Amino acid sequence: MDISLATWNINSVRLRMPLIEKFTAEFKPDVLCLQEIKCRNDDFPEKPLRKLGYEHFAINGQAGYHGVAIASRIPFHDVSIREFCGKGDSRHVSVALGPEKKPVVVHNFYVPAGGDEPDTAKNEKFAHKLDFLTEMTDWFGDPKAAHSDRMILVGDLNIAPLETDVWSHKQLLKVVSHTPVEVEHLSRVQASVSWQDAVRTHISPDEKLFTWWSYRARDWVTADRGRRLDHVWLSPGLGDACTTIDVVKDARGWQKPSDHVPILARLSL
DNA sequence: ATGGTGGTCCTACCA
Repeated sequence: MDISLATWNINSVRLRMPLIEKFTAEFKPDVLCLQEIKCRNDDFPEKPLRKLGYEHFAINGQAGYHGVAIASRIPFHDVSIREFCGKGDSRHVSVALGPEKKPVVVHNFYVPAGGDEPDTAKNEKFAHKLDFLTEMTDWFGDPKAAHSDRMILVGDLNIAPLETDVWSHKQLLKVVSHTPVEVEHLSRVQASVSWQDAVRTHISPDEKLFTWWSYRARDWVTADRGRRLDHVWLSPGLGDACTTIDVVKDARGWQKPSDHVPILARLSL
């Protein structure tokens, strides 16, 4: 089974339907994983998505903030939502794709951004971010959770782990998203099931690579002060199933853009 | 240099 899967922090799904139309027309992903949909389940734009061929939905919405969803051309089963840190935030949804006998579980995450100050004593949002990552590590590492050995983890993890994942390693060492303590927490999540970073398998870690550019820059193209906050990871059971990765940088320049761009992964399962 | 912009839903809060 060959499938293509995209992950995109859309920053309000209702406002960005024209962008989703443009992106899906050009890249035709079978599975679309969205973060920051910023709407309730009932307000999710199922109708226009159905017209684009996405007829299967797994939505974990929330009014105003956060919210994740999976829209798919391929039927799925076992929709599951996990709540993290007992906060009632909508930051995870998963589905099982393909044959019931040998499914592939897709986990779609929106990790907390963590506020401005990288100090857990002064900033409870930063503490929440680290706690969230620890809970991810514990959950994926828990044998009782009985996770599949064929899993894809995608989403806005709000951490740029490598030096080449930010425009300036030195200048961002104390900036939330690239601090050593966050990178350490993320690497523990990664180690919990030996997740493989599919994006960096296909695009050399020597190369600067970003998926997010702030709205606050005067000229995002020229300044190019981006960060790689969005990720596609594969569990070892999927081996080298990922055949191509595209980071659609162009999307940052489209009309009324999200501050994140989509990543498209093609997989041979 | 402590702003800068953009989302939700109307007033602050979040990114």
